[in-house]
Amino acid sequence: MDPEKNHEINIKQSEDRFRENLLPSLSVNTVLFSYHQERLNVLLLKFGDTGYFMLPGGFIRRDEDVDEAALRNLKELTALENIYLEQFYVAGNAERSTDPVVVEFLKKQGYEKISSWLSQRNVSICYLALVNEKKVKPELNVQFISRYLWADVTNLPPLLFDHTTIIEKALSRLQSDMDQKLLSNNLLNEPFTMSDLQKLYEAVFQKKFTRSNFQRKMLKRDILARVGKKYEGRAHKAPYLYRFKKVKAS
Amino acid sequence: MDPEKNHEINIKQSEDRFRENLLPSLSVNTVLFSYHQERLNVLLLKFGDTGYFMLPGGFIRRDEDVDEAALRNLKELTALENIYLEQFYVAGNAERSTDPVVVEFLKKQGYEKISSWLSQRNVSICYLALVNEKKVKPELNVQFISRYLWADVTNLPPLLFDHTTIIEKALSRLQSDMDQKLLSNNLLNEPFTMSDLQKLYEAVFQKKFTRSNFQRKMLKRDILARVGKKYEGRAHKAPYLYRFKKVKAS
DNA sequence: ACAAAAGTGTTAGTTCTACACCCATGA
DNA sequence: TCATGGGTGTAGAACTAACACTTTTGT
Repeated sequence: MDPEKNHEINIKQSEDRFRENLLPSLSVNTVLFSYHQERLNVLLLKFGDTGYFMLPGGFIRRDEDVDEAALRNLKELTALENIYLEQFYVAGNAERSTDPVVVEFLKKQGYEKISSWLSQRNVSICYLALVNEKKVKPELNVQFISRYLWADVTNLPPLLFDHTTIIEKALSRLQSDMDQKLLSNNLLNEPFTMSDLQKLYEAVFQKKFTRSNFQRKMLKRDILARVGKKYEGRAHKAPYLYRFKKVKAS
Repeated sequence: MDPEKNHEINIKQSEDRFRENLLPSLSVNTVLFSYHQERLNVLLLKFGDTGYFMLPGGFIRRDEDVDEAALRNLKELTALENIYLEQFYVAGNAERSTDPVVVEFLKKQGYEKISSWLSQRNVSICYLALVNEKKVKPELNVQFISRYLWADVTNLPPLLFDHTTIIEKALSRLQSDMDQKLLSNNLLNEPFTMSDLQKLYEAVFQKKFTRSNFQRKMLKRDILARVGKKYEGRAHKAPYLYRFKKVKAS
């Protein structure tokens, strides 16, 4: 990259920030969970060539709800809409806004101003969302972001700021959510088998469930509809295929 | 009150706000629960002579954690320390910062500037705390606050902004907390009887529990220590007195 | 000895857990 | 007809909820 050009871009972004009337000191971060090849993943963005990653995030406009800002941010980033979003945590530590890796990286490249700007005190309101990895095309037109990664939650790369903590909190919230109110919508391709659903739960809870009891528990919830059987040409009983029943808006 | 003097105070407060380096657009609000005479109460502050009340709240310094700000705020307001505090909600609607009652009141009194200042976009991070009403001496040296009130949660007066919603969310969080992790520390004077504890639960959950089963459930949790019996001079078996067992910091 | 409230017991119903058993399928 | 994975059944444990019984207390 051309440093001068980048600098200009940054100045422009900084100006945009005020022109667009964004709330200062505040941002949203979203932990985007996906489920792929029997693993629970989160979307991360790579920061320059540092080897460190960060969560996607954005700012809040002065005239929009914080929830709206999270939805808009998600849409801008992934083009997805009507996604389940939940506010689960506020990252508000005074020290969280500065990360030596970021400071060092920007200093090396001659971006002192950007560095101090990026290190301003920032409180982040954190959301979690469940998405289908295949339907997501992350937007990478963001300064210093070199690529994206769907990272296995059990094996996260080094993360900037307090993003590791945020992901841990997101996971424990996801677990209690799946246990009680919400479903695995958006994480599984319909139709799916009971075995598929169980593997998803095992990835989320990071433990095994007893097959027969898991099945009974799920069926008793009255959220699954059988829509046929799956003949894979394998030498065993064909499993039922399921969809999630339409849930009335609550 | 002398309007001119109040105006000066406000200007001063406004300046203080910047001098003290407070985060803009952000505040904390605390829902202070107490339990008194078999009722669950919340601390409210009366706004002028409007007949409307509001939750106590404050701002966040640039160099302090959001959690610290909530603790400091609580201490400044009630002189209480080492209180269980939990962040349970972010009030982030764009429209929430303006309340016609507040605007009207200030306009009538000739405080247009204050009105617009108070109506600036504000996102509030909401905490709940459990306190002993008798140990709390609310600080009333705050502009426009005429008095305070411990209001029964089942019978709230009219509240400003979205504070009614915030209290509802706080209550449902308190319920799930008492159900699972935390105890009734700070809400009951030790020692207490099982009947006292049950009445507290009934005030919080707003429903009756079966006496014998409630007792068994509580005893099974292994959180209560018997410390004697209570002889009240009444013609029945003296109930055991309990304290909460010391819990190891987690 | 009585009433009142506290403490404990009992019973039936439900839910959980592990595991056994049968069923459908393609080789 | 066999191995494999899927679906259902079942016995025992654990937990609930309602209510009965016993104990303690001051009158």
